[in-house]
Amino acid sequence: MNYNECPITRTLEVIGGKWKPIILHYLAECPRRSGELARLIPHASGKMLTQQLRELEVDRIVRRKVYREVPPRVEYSLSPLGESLRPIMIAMCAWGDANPKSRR
Amino acid sequence: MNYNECPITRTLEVIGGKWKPIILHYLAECPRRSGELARLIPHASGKMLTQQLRELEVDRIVRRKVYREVPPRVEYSLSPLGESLRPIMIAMCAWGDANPKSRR
DNA sequence: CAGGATCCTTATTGATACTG
DNA sequence: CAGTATCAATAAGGATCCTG
Repeated sequence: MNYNECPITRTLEVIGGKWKPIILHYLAECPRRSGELARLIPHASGKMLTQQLRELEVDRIVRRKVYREVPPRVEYSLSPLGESLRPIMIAMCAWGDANPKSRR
Repeated sequence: MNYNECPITRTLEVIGGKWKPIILHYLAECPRRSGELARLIPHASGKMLTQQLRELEVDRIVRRKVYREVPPRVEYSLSPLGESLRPIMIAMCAWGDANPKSRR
């Protein structure tokens, strides 16, 4: 994962993971529980989701809040740094909306 | 590469490749030759670069122009559809500039 | 120079079983 | 429920050789 030195490189280090933009998209809507994200992103295995969430946590993009209850409840949300990624998410969503798959 | 149905998914299909955002970043500056891109993105092997360029070409993001000369010359540039990705590239560059690696 | 084809080595990922 | 650990399958990647 060692790219070169153009500025986009830094951004890709943080949101370049396979599922990270999608996770961030759903967290940008509202805080979400683990199982909730798993249901929203069914193509990613649970292992992948927790792995990507851990990396986002390490990069201070995502905040992880554990409620000490039984059964356990964990809620993920965007940190302020994560919020600063919103313009990117918005631009990506806008392009996806404007250019659906059907285009040939 | 089968994600789910949020709009970002479509965008990721097109620019989600490991080297695609960086390639697009350099093509957004100006048209580039193959060897030029290889020098700009030294961490990607030639095989990877051509592979990613082919996919971008198939998705009509990038235009490939062959000059029938000896030695051969091939120039890549953004198509109009590729140009429409600019806002995403700009947002990603801006974030990378504002949040360099040194941040802890 | 650009890039296709091949072989082979690593990295990612998925499935399963298990813990607090 | 949320998450870890392990192992097997698969995909991505690099090195090399070759062609127009």
